[in-house]
Amino acid sequence: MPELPEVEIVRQSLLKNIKGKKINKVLVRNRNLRFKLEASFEKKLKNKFISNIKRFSKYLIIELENKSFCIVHLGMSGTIHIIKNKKKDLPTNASFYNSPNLPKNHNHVEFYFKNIKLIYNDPRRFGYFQFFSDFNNLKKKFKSYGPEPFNKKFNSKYLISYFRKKDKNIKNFLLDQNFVSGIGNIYASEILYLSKINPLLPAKYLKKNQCKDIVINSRKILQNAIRKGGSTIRDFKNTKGDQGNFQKEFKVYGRDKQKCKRFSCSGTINKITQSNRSTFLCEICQKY
DNA sequence: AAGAGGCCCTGATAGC
DNA sequence: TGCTATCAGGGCCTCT
Repeated sequence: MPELPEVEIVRQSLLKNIKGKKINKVLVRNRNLRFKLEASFEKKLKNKFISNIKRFSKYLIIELENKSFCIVHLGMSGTIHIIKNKKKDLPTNASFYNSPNLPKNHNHVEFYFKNIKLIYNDPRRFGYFQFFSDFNNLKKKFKSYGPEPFNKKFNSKYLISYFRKKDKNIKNFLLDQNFVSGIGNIYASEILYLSKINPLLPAKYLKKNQCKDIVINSRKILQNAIRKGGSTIRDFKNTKGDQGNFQKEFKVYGRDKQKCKRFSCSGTINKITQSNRSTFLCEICQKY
């Protein structure tokens, strides 16, 4: 589900709703996530104030008053829902409001604040929570991660030197979190389409201008997706239960056999498979 | 050591 | 209608 933009949308909403608030109660309904919720999970959060909510790559970083951290990864299907007690603030979307309360629909954890209840729901259980006792430990977790596309370290020089003597294709590099952090399967296709680069091309053959295009377009695509509230493909919703809007702007993702949207291109979008994941590209403007 | 592929899970959808 | 197969936004782990 969530790539960097979707996680950022969740972060902004959490910041608005629970920053500075105290967690009064933690109710675990199902400990089974990618990593089992530890026995001390509730205890580590209960009665703590949330001092900040940050994000790195696809991870939410909840900073607690004692300068410890709890990170949240949403995996493929994790969602966070906020339910407010005040009647006038109830979400208008009825199906959303009902769904978290139904049994067996994968509400793993509930967090109670004054007037607010927060629910972590994750059908496929690829998401997880992880604690870090201080900032140094947190830093270690992300040590091997590459820069985010917005980082000035992510520039054409970095790309060229990173690609040297490697045989991997450019699509798989964009998915490689050690190279660049935050890009996932949807935005990788969109970035390469915008850059007119074939996903199968071994990255070491990219020209300097093509590397520049990838840098610029990665930023452009992610920034735009954030501005549009993220992408809703199957089940991504923001914490209010609203859908994002960026999926309406996909140029290639999910458009197999449809016409290329580029003005003056008569090509067709093809779906191919790379490392067991689907890639979409225009047969003409992304010619190898 | 880099890179490919299996696997962890459930649910939605397509095809028969 | 109801079965089975396939696919899904991630990433860890194993094998070569």
